[in-house]
Formats: sequence, C-alpha cells, structure tokens
Amino acid sequence: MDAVDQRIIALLSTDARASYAEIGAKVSLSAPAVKRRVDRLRTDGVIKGFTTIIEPSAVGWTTEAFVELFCTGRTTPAQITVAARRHPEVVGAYTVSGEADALVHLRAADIGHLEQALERLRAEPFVTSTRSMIVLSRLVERPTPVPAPQ
Amino acid sequence: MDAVDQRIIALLSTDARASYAEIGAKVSLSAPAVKRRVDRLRTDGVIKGFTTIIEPSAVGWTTEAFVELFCTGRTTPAQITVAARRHPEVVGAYTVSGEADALVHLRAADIGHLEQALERLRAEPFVTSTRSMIVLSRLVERPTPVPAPQ
DNA sequence: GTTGCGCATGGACGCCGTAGACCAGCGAAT
DNA sequence: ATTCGCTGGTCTACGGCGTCCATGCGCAAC
Repeated sequence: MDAVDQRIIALLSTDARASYAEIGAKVSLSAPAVKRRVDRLRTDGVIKGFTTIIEPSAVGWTTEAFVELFCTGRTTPAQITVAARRHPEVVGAYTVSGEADALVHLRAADIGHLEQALERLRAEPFVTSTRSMIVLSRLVERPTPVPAPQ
Repeated sequence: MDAVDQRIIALLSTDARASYAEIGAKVSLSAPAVKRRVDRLRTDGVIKGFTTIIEPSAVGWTTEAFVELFCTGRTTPAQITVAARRHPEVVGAYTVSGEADALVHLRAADIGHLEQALERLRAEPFVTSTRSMIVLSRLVERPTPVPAPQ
C-alpha cells in the first residue's frame, strides 16, 4: 500500500467504473499496471467490492432510523451480528461504548414498515430494550475518504 | 423505474464494475439497452454514482464514532450540513427525532484524531453539547438493498 | 388505418480488459 | 563484484466491451 495505491483507491471511490487506462493516465502508470494493483488490493482485502450509490427514496425506502440496542449481560457481538443480518432493513450495525450496547441503522419503506422491523428486532431474545432515533433528513453521506498523499 | 430497472440496480450494487453485456444477459436485454437504462437512472438521480467499498482500517481509519449533537434552538438543518461537510472525518450526518437534534458518523485515524475532530465539531457555534458512542466493532455494513422484484 | 412515440435490437468501430513475454532495479547471498 | 531472485513496471496482441446510429416493433391516440 503505497501512495500510488492510495491515489488509485481515491479515484475508484469517486468513480468505480473508471477504466484502468483512465486511472493509469492520472497516476502515470499503464493500464495493466493499474489492473495488477487493483487485483492485489482486492485480494489483500483493502478493496472489498464495487457498489452503486443509489437514492434510497427512489427505490422505495423513505424512512430510516438509528436504534440503540440494550442487551442482556451475556450477549456477544457475534450474536448481534447474526441477528442483524437476518433483517433486510439493517444497513449498518455496530457495538458501541456508552449507555447502549449496539447501534443499528435501519432503512424501511415507511413508518409502518419501520415499526414492524423494529418489533422484529425487539423480539430478539437478547434485546432488553431499544431507543430509536428516526432520521428526519440525511444531511451528509459519503464514502470513507482516502487520505490523498501530499 | 420498472422491475427491470430494479434488477439492474440490484446487480450494479453488488458489482458496480459488471459489464453491460453481463447485466444484459441476466435481465434478458442487450448491452446498449442496459446502458440506456443506466444512463437514464443516473440523470434521474436514482443512481448517484459508483464507488468502491474499502476497508477503512486498511487506509488508516481505525477509529469511528457516532455523535449525538444537541443544538441551540434556532439551528437549521442547512447549518448543520455545511458544518458537517467542513470536517473530513464526517462520513454521515442526519437530523433525528428524539433527545438529540442530529447524529453524526465520524471516522478518524485513532482516538487522538477522533478527540480532535470532536473538539472541532463541538466548537461549532450552534452546538450546545454532544454525546458520543465510540464504535467498538463494525458488525454489519451493507449498501441499501434493492427490493428484488418477485 | 396511420401517425407518432417509446423502447428495443443489430451492426460497426474504436477502445478496453486481460494475459503473456520481457525488462529494469534492488537487496541478499556467494 | 557478481549473480540470483523478487518485485513491479512496460509492451504487445487479441477477444470482448462500450457506444453511437439506424432500424424495427408494439401500442395508444386520433
């Protein structure tokens, strides 16, 4: 992972469909050289995949919430992980320090759907209680920035 | 936005570098037809871009936190937006219902960096106080799912 | 019926992805 | 100092892909 790799990652994270030749022109490398680096970054797990940024409301997810989970004493992160993966509404889940044990990011079609997802989440055996923050508006949402070298 | 569009979006969100021909084969369309649909989805704002999923720790962001923001009475979402955008550590920001006014998702190099970013955030004139949840581990993180037709 | 529109296909051309052969630089071992 | 092997680049070549344009089909409105 040198400075060139970082620049390649930065370029790919602004446009994942850029051609290797295009990227190569910007980092002064040939297309095959760029491809080799990208392949390596993928096998090394630095690049985990390529995805599309979509507008959630355009595909029917108009409601979103962050839910703090309070769990029973002997709950492991692994338990929370498998539970969270079971629910398609979960787009993010994290164990956190502070009052709550975990924070779950939910996207749902509407309030009704959100309520139903929340109910399902609360039915998990290790959940003792929850505290929800309904998202009123998304202000910022961006991919992890890559520190641009110099 | 018909069912085919949704399938195309779903395919692109699992692999944004898939060729149009590949996608076309899966949705029974020719490559030019797929491209036209993707172009339309982009101009319609359904597809906002293509990005790369990277492992944050691999590029030096090992610490992350969610921060609840408590703001002065007359704070507008727009104010919070411009403030949040100023800080490169902010990867997400939302206005929320509940006790707090906003929730900010931060990524930083380490605890020291996080503390410094938090301090900068707290220095914003409209912030009266904050409550932080440090992320202990990322359990789930996935792109917005697209409801697969049938 | 026919006109017009939306939306697909087919073909053509140039660029892209990808693999293989080859080469330069460099550190370690002889 | 020489040599070996490794890393990581370029060049080349070919098959497939992106992209544009012309064409054709189905359908609704008049």
